Parts: sequence; structure tokens; C-alpha cells
Amino acid sequence: MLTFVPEMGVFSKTCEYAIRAVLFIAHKTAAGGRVGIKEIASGIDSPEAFLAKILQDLSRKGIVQSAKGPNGGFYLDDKALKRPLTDIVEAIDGDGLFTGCAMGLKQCSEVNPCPLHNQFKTIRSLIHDLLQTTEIGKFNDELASGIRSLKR
Amino acid sequence: MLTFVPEMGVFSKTCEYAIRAVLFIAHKTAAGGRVGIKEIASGIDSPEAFLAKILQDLSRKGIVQSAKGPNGGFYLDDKALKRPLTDIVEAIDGDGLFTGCAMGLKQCSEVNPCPLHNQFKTIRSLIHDLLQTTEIGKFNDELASGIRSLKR
DNA sequence: CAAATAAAAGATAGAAAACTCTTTTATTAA
DNA sequence: TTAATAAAAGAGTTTTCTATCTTTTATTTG
Repeated sequence: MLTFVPEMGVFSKTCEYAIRAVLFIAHKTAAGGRVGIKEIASGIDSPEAFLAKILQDLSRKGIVQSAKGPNGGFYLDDKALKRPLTDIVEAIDGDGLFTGCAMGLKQCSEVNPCPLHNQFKTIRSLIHDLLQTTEIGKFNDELASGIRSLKR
Repeated sequence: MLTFVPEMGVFSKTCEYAIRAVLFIAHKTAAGGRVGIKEIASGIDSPEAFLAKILQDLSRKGIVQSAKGPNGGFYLDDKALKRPLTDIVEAIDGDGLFTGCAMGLKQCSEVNPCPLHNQFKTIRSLIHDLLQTTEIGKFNDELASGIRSLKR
């Protein structure tokens, strides 16, 4: 019997944590300063050690900035604040969501289309446009005021 | 280092195979008859044993019909041919794609929205509408003529 | 400089998804 | 009624993804 039912979100779990963490860092450090892994993990309700690995990765890729030692932590420089959400998604999940075939065909294209090719082309580009036109810093105010949530 | 880059399609791999297999069975048996697992697996380029498990599951759930023994195989009755693609997706992946939060929040809703709630509500319902309004038998002609592909 | 702090790095563990193999059951037809 | 066929069922294995733990490196402050 096939008993598993995947979570099947649009993004991987790693990517979900990544987006939440980056938005959390963005609004927490908008006025300067840094925020530590403990506070981030509890602020977005994620496993601390796992999130540490994810942020390590994002830091290496320049999506977030970090500093070691006392008063250290994660933060975003001005450039990072203005990056689109696509940068996070592509850093973690790659571009499969934007370019892949819904039915898993390797060579699905205009000349060799799967049955759902045209419809999903539209949907994929909607998702891409949405993420591409949304800057990381966009939600800072709504997060500060509490009308948007990053946990639960 | 985080070295993995998930495939991250919209559906699980199991579900991709399921959709392709069901559409294959639909067009192969539109004029009556049955089609065996070997022919289906090679027709959609999927691992045979794994697909057998998936079809077993779909058969139990009434999405496809099957018969054992010589001249046995899989087929679709009239009712099954008219079912929407959502039935396949929900049978395999559940409804997480249609109802879940893009950022993985358990209680994301109108009153407790994640930053992407409104935008993804639109996208999720677009995907649902598309699958809900598309009957399994819809592609039979295009598949028969070869202008749509289920492999590669 | 020593102690404390905090992220980076390395190594490993656990869970879920993807996939395989073997045995059993049902059906057909010689 | 036996042999052949083909799916169903059961019991794995492998791979990938998610998560944890320990050690190291860098930075700050007393």
C-alpha cells in the first residue's frame, strides 16, 4: 500500500525556512544591528541547527551577511535588502520550479509539449514574476506591526 | 555544505508518473481493450516496478480499472475517463498543493497570513481550477496523433 | 592575552520518498 | 485442470531530504 502523502508545498522545506529566515532578518535588522541564530530560529519556529546550516549556505552565497563573535549575528546590507525573493529560491531549490515540466518530462518544450505544457507555462511564469518583483525588504513594516506572520 | 538541489516540481515524482500513466491508459484504451504495465512503463518512460505500485494504489482508489490474467491490464471505464485531473493529484499528493502555505506555516490564513498569502492564494486556486476543469480523457486525440508527449 | 560569544565547518543520524524484488492471487485458455 | 499470464501484495533496498551534534575559527571585551 502507498501510505505516504507528501507535504508537497511549492518549495522544499529548506527553502521555506530560508525565505522565512531572510524576511525575519530583514525586518529585525532594518534599523541596523544583527540578530542571532537562536532568535531567528525561535522567531520563525524552525529547528535551530538545521537553520544554521541553511543560513551558512545563504551567507556563502551572499544572500545574507553575517559576523562572528560577541554582538555578531546575521543581517542584510542595503543591496541584499533590495534583492528579489527569486534569489533565495534559486539559491536553495534551483530554477526547477520556474523551468521544469509539471509532469516531469526532461525535454518538455514548445516542440515537444506535455499535455499540460501551455497551462503550466503560464502558472510558472506567474510564480516567477511574483517572486521576481518582490523585494526581500518589502514586508518589513507589516512584519514589524505584526499583521504578517513568519511562524505558525 | 548544502549540496542537494531538489527537483522541486509542483507534484511529487510519484504523482508525475501517476498523471502520465493515467493519460497513457486513457488514450490507449479509448477504443476498448486493456494495456499492460510493461507497455505503460515504456510508454511513459518510468520504472516498471515502481509504476506497478502506483497503479495498484490508483486501482484500489477507483481512479483506474484493472483485470488480472491473460488479456488483463489496466483501462478506464466511462466514468473514470470523465474525472478531473484533481482526482489523480489528490489521490497521490493529497490537497496540500491547493490548501497549504507557500512558506510552510501551519496556520496561515486570512487572519494570520504569511507575507505571500494573498499572492499564493491566487496561484493555488489557478492550479486547482486548471486541474479541476481538465478531464482525464481530454488529451486522447492529441496523444494519439503524437502532438503531445508523455515521455522525455 | 584570556575568556566569552557566535557563526562556520565537519560529521553523522533519522525520516521520507523513490525504487526493486519475490511471492501470491485471480483469470484465461489450451 | 494445468499452464501461462498479469496484476496484487508483501517485504525489502537505496537515495534524498531533513535534522542534530561536535569541533573549529573568528571576533570582541575585560
